[in-house]
Amino acid sequence: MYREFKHLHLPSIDAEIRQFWEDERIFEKSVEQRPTDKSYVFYEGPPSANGKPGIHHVMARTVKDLFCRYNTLKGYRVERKGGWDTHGLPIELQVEKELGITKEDIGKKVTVDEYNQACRSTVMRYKDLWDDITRRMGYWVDLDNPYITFKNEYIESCWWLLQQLYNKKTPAGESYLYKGFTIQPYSPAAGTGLSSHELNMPGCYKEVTDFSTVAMFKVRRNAVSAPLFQKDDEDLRILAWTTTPWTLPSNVALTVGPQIEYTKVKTLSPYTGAPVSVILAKDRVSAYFNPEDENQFLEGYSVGDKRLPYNIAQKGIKGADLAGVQYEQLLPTPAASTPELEANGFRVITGDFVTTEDGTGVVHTAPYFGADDFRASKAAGIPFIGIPNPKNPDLPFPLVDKQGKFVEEVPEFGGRYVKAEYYSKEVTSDREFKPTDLLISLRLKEDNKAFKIEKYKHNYPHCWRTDKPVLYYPLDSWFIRASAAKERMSELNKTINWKPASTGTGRFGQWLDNLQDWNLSRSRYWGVPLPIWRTEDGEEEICIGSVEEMSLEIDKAVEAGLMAENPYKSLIKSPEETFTQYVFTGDPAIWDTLKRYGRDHRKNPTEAEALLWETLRNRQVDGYKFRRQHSIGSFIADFVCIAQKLVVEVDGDYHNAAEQQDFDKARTFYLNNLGFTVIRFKNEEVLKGLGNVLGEIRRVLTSPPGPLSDGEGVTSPLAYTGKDTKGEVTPSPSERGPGGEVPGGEVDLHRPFIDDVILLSPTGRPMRRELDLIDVWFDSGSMPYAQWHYPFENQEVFRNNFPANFIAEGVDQTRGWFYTLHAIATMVFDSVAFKNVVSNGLVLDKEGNKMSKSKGNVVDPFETIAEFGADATRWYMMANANPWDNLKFDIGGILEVRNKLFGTLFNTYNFFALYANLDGFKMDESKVLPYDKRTELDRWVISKLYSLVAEYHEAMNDYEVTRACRAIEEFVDLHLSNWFVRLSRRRFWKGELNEDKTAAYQTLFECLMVTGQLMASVAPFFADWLYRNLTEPIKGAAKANNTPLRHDSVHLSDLTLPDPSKVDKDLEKRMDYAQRICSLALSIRKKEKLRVRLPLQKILLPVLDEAFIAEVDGVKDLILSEINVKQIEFITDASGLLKKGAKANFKTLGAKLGKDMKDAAALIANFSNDDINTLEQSGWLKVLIHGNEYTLTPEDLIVSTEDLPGWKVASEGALTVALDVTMTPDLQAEGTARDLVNRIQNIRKEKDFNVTDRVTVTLERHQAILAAVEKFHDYIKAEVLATDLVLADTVAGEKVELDDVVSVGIEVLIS
RNA sequence: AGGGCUAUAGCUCAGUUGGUUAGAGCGCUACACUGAUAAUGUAGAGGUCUCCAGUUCAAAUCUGGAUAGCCCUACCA
Repeated sequence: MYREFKHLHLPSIDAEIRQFWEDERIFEKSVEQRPTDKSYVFYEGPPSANGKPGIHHVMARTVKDLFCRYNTLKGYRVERKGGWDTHGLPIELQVEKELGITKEDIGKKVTVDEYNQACRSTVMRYKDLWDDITRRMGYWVDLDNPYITFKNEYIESCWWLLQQLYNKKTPAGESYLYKGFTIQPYSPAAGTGLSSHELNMPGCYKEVTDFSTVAMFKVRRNAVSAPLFQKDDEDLRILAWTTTPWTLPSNVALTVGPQIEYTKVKTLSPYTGAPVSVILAKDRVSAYFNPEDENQFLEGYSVGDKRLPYNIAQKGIKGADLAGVQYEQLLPTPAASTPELEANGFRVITGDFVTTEDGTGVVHTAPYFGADDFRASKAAGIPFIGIPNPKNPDLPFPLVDKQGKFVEEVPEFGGRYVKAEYYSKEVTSDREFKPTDLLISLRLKEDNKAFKIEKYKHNYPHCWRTDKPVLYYPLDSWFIRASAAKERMSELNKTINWKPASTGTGRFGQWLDNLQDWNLSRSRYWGVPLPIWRTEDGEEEICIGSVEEMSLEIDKAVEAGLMAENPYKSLIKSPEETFTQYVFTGDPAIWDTLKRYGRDHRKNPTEAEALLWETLRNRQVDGYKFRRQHSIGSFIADFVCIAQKLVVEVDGDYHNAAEQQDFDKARTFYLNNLGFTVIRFKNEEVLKGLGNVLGEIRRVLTSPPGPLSDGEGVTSPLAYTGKDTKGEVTPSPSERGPGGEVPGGEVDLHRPFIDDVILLSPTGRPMRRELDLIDVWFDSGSMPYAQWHYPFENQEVFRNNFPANFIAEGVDQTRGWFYTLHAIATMVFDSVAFKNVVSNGLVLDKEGNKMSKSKGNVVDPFETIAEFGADATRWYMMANANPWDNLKFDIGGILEVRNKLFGTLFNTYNFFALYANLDGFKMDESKVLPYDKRTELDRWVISKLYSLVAEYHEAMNDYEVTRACRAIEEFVDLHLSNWFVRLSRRRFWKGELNEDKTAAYQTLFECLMVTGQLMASVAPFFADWLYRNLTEPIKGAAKANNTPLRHDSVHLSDLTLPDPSKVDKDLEKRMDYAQRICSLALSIRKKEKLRVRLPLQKILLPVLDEAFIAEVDGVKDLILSEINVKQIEFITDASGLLKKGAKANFKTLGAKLGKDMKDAAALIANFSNDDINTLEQSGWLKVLIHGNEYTLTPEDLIVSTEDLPGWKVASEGALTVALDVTMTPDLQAEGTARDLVNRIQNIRKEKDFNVTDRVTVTLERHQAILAAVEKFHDYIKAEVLATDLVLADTVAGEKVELDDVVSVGIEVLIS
């Protein structure tokens, strides 16, 4: 029997199938059964488990999941190693929030160690939620053996990569990993640099009011500047605006836009009244001068006047002309003065970033305090200004120290904080207090160097921790010389298939073209430490590439007395140890907790446990060693014998609870996967029958070992296998000696432990680690290698899994993960990291707004999936818009998908099941009717199905899932349900199971089967449910005969491939005629108010071409029954009935006629029947347009039948249908008979009779139905399954409306 | 500031190498059909294809520009 269902409830299907998958390990099997040498490589971009999963994750993971599933079905082995991104700022923030500390407290209120531990336990905060959503949404990924970026192995791989970069040299001999210097946001109050991420946190940019100053830079007269002077002693100044006057002492250049036009203006100094000429951008003159004051007498001005008289002295000075002009230093700091600076500094340079939007069009340039300034100065060869640095003369110390104070050497302002906010409240609340910016401005004013001082409101970034303004400040950083690999990256990028392509060429490609070096440094605690040690003077350094290398170096350091001992010795593990650690300890994040629980429990054993332990301890049972409360993976087992892989559990009463039993089941499953045998005893069994219990344990101990020690390796294909998993298993880490408390113990590669390592330089000096961590993006970009601990292990595995065939992530990762993957792969392996990439868009709310907690428009994925099922949600997300377009998430859309696609398919299946069960039909793979034995309709739908298969594969191979989904939708709705099933209904419920009926079943079965397969990637639950329902009744036979339907799950099956032999395009065309003819005929009926039940005599079809008659004849019966007409008559031109019309075929004529096209179209539209016939018969026709003669051929016209005079006509394109609406008594009677059948059927339905119930029908003897009953007595009986049909004068049943006027009594009883 | 994506019916989206009447589904209205019923059919209403300019016999489609929304990167004297 096929299963039948009342209603479609997708969440129930989810639950049922999910359970099935878990019980039967379908995911694992789907991977394992595919050959290892035919792999399709997927990389999981790891989520961070410290945030909760959102609906957009469902979207992103659906994309990932479905292409993996698709390729699995195609026969590839698609291993999907999960991963967790565990480092980074969000985690630090979370931890600080929870510990109630700020960064300054690290190392004070809490130790770095404690902090580090807190990070460890926080990263997996929501792992359960993530695991849950993963299961619920049907995302298949291996979560048992994920890569975790904080693991020592992972870090070690990162180090190796860094060392590769360090050792790699550009042709110029420069290392790819180098220490450099950039201007970065820096918080003096917090004493740390900030990332752009931190600056973009909400509330960081604040509206503040600062003192802005337009300073006057006095031009030195020399060869370059001479053309600007009118008089030798002219006081000529360049105006430059700044909102940070504190940077003025550090000014070394003025930047102008090379194309910007500047103007020299003669005016008076507003603060002294002295005559002065100033240069500023022409477009900015109006900002400082009022046109009404132009050419006023300069003498009429007195200091303090609002209006400043001026006149334009010189126009059209190009910025480029100003380049090289030298000026006097504005605020000299004698201690910072150098000959070099005097020679090359204090001049005008050009920069493209200069605008005339505000200020004067001249940018005051202080290279240490602005990124643009820094770049422009460097490019122009301007020396930096600062207190001389004996070690590096090119990089003097800035005039502002790291606390944000002017250094003492700065005259007048030395020791002052540059920003008022850095002073304490007590200081600033003093009425005499003046901010440094103001003091500097006042100094300029006094010295006749200020043109304008005013308050200025603008957005300025603030430190999110201290809430105080940020400075842009020069900081040391480690960089990856990505710019050196720019060309190669671009080249390789061109080989990547981007979806959408524009992201690859545009967003990503152009970004590569302008690539800057990658700033790796982060001054933080929780991340991968930079493995570089340096002597204090930086002259000697070492970049460590492995733990082993470090350990050897440490040994040297220990010998030299720099370190007391080598704490990392224990980290160098044999492969067996590595294996043990991974397989037995599972997730380090919960390791500590487990250990503690275990210890606690050991102290408080239950009575039964204590009893059993007395007999198991000290190798009493055949010499086997048992451990108590031992952690395995994420569980604690009561008793474990590791040598024999035996777990013994002693269960209390609470294990009887259903919930607990489920949990126990899962746990057993997990342990089995790790190769353990699990046996359980109840407390009473131990207490009352210890002998039996021991006997059982003994039996299992001595029976053949589990699959793991069988030499097969770990049963999960994705498990971490190390180099050599055979042989004896070494003790788990909890049993290891002191110093080996890894993972999660005191020794790991994170700070602060790593900072204690001091290495010995070649010349015998101590080297300390560069304190920076690396950018977390390096972590994730390293995942192709680090997930396998390459190159230290798994070299073979890595080779088979690099590069990826496919990755997918949000488009916001373009310059994140996509870039770092690409950059590292290019620089270290000269390869792409991925061949195909889908970058999915955002999930917005219904209105197109970004989802955010504050707006309250966040969609909870758990709720959505619980309500509508995972499949409808997934399908909606894939079918509604391309994944790379933003999705406006609307529940209504899911509803639509559910009803339209899943509802329809569900109904279709249910329909199949209902009748197949009634008929006792079972699909028999050995007795499939050949297609040529089936009806036209069957062959048609099969043809459509295989056209769909072809289209589907084409779309999916091109990663166009939306196209694939829509094609399926169309097939299911339009072709399968609304044509095939509708027209086949009678075949299913009439008569015995004959060949035609079998053909109908088999055809429908095949359609459902294949459609389910095609859907399986996007809608994995429903598809499996469908497949299992369809195959369940014959599963046994299929397995026995090894036929295609033998698989337990659709996800284990082989995807149906395109088969051109099953596609019959001619047939599809014929059926297309049938559908269109029916549609036209029905539209006439509608217009003429002729209900479909009323039969009509005939339709007329004008013949379109020679093949037309034969084509339509093939589908004639379908048409006739669908539109309830008795016959089809074809008419040709010869009949003389047709009135034709013609339209120009623009495509062919356009090229020929050009400008005359329009007139020709008009001419052709007016062609008579004769014109058209002439053309059609002779094959050509000459026309004259504007004196040009053209020869028309039949292809140039689109001919259609316009009318059949005297008939009711409808037409669409070239196809025309005419309907004979003449009514005869016979037709009338037949119509009435059909009405009666309908009414009786309705009554059957109302009364809830079974489909097969036989009935007796009594009809009221009414004039209107007599003819019908007489003529169609048997027909009515047969249709309604009546044993008797009688007429009576009075009928007990209700009056039933037959039409507007007539009602008759009808009674239907089960006979 | 730079780069990218998007813009077509009330909504969600199609729209091939430019070709005449710009489509589908949902929603709305009316009618019909129904032993698949959380369905279905037919018909109707609903469009300045964001705007401007250009190329062309012909532009939703190609080119240039503008506008709006969003994303990424950078962040300014």
